Amino acid sequence: MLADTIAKLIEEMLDDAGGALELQRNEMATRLGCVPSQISYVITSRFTPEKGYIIESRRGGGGCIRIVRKQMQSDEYLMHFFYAIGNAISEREVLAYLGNLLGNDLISKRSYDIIASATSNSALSDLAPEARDIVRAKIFRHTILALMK
Amino acid sequence: MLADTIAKLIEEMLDDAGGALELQRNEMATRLGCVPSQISYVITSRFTPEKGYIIESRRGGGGCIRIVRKQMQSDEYLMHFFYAIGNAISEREVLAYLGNLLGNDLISKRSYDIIASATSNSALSDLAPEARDIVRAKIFRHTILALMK
DNA sequence: TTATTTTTGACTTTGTTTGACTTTGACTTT
DNA sequence: AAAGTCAAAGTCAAACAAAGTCAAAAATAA
Repeated sequence: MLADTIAKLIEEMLDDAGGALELQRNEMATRLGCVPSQISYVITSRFTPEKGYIIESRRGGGGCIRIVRKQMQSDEYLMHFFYAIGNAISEREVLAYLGNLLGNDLISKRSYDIIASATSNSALSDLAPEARDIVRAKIFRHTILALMK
Repeated sequence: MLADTIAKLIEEMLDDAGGALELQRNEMATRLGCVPSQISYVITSRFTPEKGYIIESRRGGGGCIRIVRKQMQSDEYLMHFFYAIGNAISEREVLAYLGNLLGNDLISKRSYDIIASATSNSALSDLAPEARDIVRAKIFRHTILALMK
């Protein structure tokens, strides 16, 4: 379906551009071989504020449409954690962080369980204790990035 | 009976597709020479949630009906995976397993993202490549246990 | 026979595609 | 400056393409 194709394309472009992008409606329409209002349709139907997008536009010569993916409110909070973690962390500390996130409704119990198990001593038992905390920190940081997707 | 024929066909299609499939009501109806609402009838009467099926649909151009069979008790299925993993696994293989779980609605996209990031090469980059697959397998197995909680 | 299940089709709702027409802004000409 | 021109994006409604609903009729089961 055309609309889906366009939506997917825009998502990809947003990914590439790091969450904010400007596109030209007519240019994009001719590139995709569709009518320009189709682009408008996709944007108004799929990239709504409720879904976390901000749309602005300028008409006239050189006009364009600006699409910004509003990072969830919690992203900042998560980013804060991300930096706080450091390059080594114990199992206990991870659980404390996770408890905080869970308590603030930033993650579900299920996410909590998954991350806790992935970073548990038991999961990392093949590693020497010192290596463990380093690898754990890296895994934890990666999962936090995943939470921000 | 028509309804039984259709139900059997859908079951077969589910088998072929590994438990999840999308069909187009009109297309299927004309193929079988019946009225489209007959398809609806079969789905609502036979592919109910109580019997372990999840139904979603989209109307409009390019619309379709999605049928997912929650096969086995999901824990059983997960346990099967758990044993299949072995004691070393590549990033690619993990993603394949996760894709399967996601496609069968046994995990959410979020869980997928978390586990994928926790087991990514990037998260385990401190480890030597050989050690990596071993640790990854252990982490993955632990997260699967967490999913069963 | 009565109750239940199946079959059918008319009608509704939702989502997509297209094109004609409008508005806006930048630039150029008077 | 004012007016005109052109290149955008915006709007809207009609046509189309699905799936959903519902109730009546038909078939089957009890």
